[in-house]
Amino acid sequence: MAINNDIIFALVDEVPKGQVASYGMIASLLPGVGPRQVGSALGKLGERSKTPWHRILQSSGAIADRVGAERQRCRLKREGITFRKNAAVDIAAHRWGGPSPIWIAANERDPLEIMEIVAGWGR
DNA sequence: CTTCTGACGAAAT
DNA sequence: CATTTCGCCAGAA
Repeated sequence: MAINNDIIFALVDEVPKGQVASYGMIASLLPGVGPRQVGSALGKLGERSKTPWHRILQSSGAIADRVGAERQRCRLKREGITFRKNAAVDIAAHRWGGPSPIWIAANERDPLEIMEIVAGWGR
C-alpha cells in the first residue's frame, strides 16, 4: 500500500475522545512518514472533518502555534483534557494507548512491533 | 517535470 | 529553560 495522507488520517481516527497523541507518536507507527508530514496532512483537513485532528499535539504537549490554535484548545477542554499552567497539555495524563487490533490487522502490521513502539512512548 | 509549501522533533549549543 | 540546525515527503500549482 502506498504511503499517503489517507494512511495518516486513518491512524488519527484511532485516537479516542479524551486521549491525545503527538505528531511524532503518529509518525512512529508509520514507516516512511515523519512528524512534519503528519502535521502537514492534518492541516489539509477542514474544521468539520470527522478526523480528530485536535487530539494531535506537539511532543511537548504544546498546541501548534497557528491560526485556529484557540479553537483546538476549546475542543480539548470539552473532552476533559487538562492543561498545565504553561498552557500545554499534560500528555502523560492523557496519552493515547495505541491503535486498535482492528487497525493493526487491517494494515497488516505485526502486533509485537506495534507494542514495542507504543511502549516507547512512555519512556 | 520542477518548485513551493507546510499542525514537527531530537540534539546541540 | 530558549534558540538553532537539519532531516523528510505528499500534494498542489
